[in-house]
Amino acid sequence: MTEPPLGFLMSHLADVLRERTAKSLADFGLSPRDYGILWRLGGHGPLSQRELGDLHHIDRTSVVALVDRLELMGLVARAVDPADRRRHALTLTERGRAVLAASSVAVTRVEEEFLAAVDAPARQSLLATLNAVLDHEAGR
Amino acid sequence: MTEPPLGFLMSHLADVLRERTAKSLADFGLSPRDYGILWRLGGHGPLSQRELGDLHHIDRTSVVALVDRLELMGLVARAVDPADRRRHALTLTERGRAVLAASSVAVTRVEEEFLAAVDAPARQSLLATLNAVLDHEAGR
DNA sequence: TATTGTTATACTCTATAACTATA
DNA sequence: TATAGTTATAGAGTATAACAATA
Repeated sequence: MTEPPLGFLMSHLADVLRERTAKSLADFGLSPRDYGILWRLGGHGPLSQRELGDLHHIDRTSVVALVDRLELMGLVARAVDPADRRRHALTLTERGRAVLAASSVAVTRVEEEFLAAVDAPARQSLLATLNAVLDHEAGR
Repeated sequence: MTEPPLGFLMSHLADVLRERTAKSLADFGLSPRDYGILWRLGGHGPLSQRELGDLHHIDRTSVVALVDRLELMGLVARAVDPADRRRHALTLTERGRAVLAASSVAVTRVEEEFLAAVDAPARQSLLATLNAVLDHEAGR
C-alpha cells in the first residue's frame, strides 16, 4: 500500500518511451505502430495481414487501414498469395526498406537517450530480465 | 533493424501486467486506474481533483467521472476545501481504506507472479534501473 | 463450413469548448 | 482575470457484425 505499484512504473516508462519515439518518427510520417509493422516486414518474409495483426495484437479489421496508408506512402506492397488467393502477401518496397533503415537509426537514438542513466552492465541485466519475464509470460 | 525495439518489450510487458492486474481488480469492481487513485489518496493527504489528475496524467474533465464513480461506491469522499472553496478535498472513506488494503494484496500477488522468473538480486537490479530511468526522465 | 480481407456501424476513451462559482 | 469543477460535444481509436471471395 505504500510503495508505488510496479505497474505504475512499467506503464509510465513505456508511455514516455513511446511518446519520445513517436515524436522522433514523426519526421518520417510514421507512428510507432507503423514503425513496428515496417520492422516486422523487414525481418520476416512476406506476411499475410492476419499474421501481421496476430503478431502485433492488432485486430484484422484495423490492419486494413494501417496497410492502406503504408501502401499509399509507397512503403509496403500488397500482392496476392498464389498459394492461397484469399491472402495478401505483404512485403516492404525498396523505399520501405530505406525508410525503415533511416527511421531505425532515429529509434535507436531515442532508446539510447532513454537509457542514458543506465551503464552497460545494468542495461544488459535489464534486457535479460525483461526478456526472462517475457519468456515466462509467453509460457502460460 | 534486426533486434526488437526496446519500446516493444516495455509496452508489451506493461500491457500484460496491466491486463493481469485488471482481471484481478475486477473482483473489487475496480480498474487499474481506480486502484491508482485509491493508492494515491491512501498515501497522501487530501488532494484536489486537479492535483490528482496532474499526478496521474488524467485530464481534469475525466477526473470528474472517475471520482463520481468512486464516490458512488462509497470509497472516496468529496469535501469542500475551506481554504479555497473552489476545490474539492478528496479523501478515502473508511471503506475506501479497507478496499485499498484488500485490493493491494491482490495487486501484489499479480506482481509476484509476473516476476516469478526473476530472482531476488535481479529484481532489485530491475527496480533500481527502472527508477534510475524514471529519475533521469523526470529531470528533462 | 471456415477463413481472409473488407466495409459499415457502434462503442469507448479522451480532448475541447463553454459555463459556474470562487479567487 | 485566472482557476476548480462541471457538462456537453466532438474526435480518435477500437471492436462487432455482416458481406464477398476463396479454401
